[in-house]
Amino acid sequence: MVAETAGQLVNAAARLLDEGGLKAVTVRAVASLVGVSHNAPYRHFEDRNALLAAVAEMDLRALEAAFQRAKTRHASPLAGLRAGIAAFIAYGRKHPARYRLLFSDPELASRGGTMEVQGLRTFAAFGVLVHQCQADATLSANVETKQLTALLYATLHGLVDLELGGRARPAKGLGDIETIVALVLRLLGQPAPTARR
Amino acid sequence: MVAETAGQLVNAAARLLDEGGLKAVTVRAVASLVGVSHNAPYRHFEDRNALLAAVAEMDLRALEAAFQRAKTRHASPLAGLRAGIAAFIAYGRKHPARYRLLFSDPELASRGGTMEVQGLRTFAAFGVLVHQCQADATLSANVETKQLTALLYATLHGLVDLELGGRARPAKGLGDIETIVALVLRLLGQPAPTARR
DNA sequence: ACCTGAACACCGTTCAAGT
DNA sequence: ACCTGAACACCGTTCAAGT
Repeated sequence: MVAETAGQLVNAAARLLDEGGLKAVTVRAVASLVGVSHNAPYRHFEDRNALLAAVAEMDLRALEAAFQRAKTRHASPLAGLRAGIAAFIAYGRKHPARYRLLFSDPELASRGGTMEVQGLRTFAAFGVLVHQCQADATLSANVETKQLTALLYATLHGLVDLELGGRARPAKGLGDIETIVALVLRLLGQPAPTARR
Repeated sequence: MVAETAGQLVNAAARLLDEGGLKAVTVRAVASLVGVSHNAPYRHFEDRNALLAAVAEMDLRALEAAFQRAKTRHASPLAGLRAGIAAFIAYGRKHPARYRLLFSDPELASRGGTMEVQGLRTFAAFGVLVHQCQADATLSANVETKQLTALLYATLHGLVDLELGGRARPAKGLGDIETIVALVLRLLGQPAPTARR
């Protein structure tokens, strides 16, 4: 039970993000939702961005946990990877403003600290899913795991971000991002050819 | 020579985006840069977002032109595609705040209209580069052009967006996005295998 | 047709006190 | 240690006039 003010403020900010997007998260609205004065949050967070970073860190942790569940609760490595990817997409669709906070907000990345560390952990948990598929030969084994993970992560993020931004129009072949995800998994599911010129 | 106020306002907004990011683009700062009163912009644009959309549309047009140049000025289709990709990455790095406006800003997509039309044109110009590579057999020909274009576009956007957001840490294999771009081109440069289970 | 000055409601942040 | 009320500078937007 998170009863302390700090925790309540984070929850209130997350709720406002879901309901009205980033611009709805004013320090004053957060404070009023918790029932404290408009400047009480400054006793717990340095400024508005620090409060947002706390939400992002919480969500990154939840995403890491989802990847870990995907790893253990599925029959095959490929099924696990697909479950992790599905969880990632579902999170973005359910919490668009919060998703953007994690992966795109430029104000939040520079402050480094614990959020950056958690970002690396979450990425690593996704990498485990990729590595298992390589060991299983369902994904090309002669590409470095880290690079293959980076490629999949970036593609996934690009697809989700374009959809959330309203840029994934059907006319672009982006009407259904699951189709493109399936395509990339199919194309990566084979030995890499040697470099061509 | 764009001397009318509307054009000057767009240029001033673009400059402020480059120099101080989205939050530096206040209607008042734009107006003062052009030398008009703080509310004069409302005679030319419905609101702040309409002004930003005008910047985005200008940049989408420039990107379309870059793709078209890449198509004609290079020896091989693959060289053309690579040039288009390089122009895309360079634009994102040079104008990060403006890049985000085109591809991520959720407030701008919903207003539809001319910006959306230009977005489709720009995407189509990129698709031509992909199609030429398929015809040339440097990219897998047995995948629909539209889907292959969507995959490459999304991957490219994901890589650039993560870098601009400061999320492309070397520890994630994302320290050098050109490496991942080269990897995906290599992996796509072969016939697609049939679906696996 | 285009511009200006005044005004409104709102915001992030700070400060001096209060318990 | 935590909270409050008042205050400051700033912002997007609107309105009644001016030329």
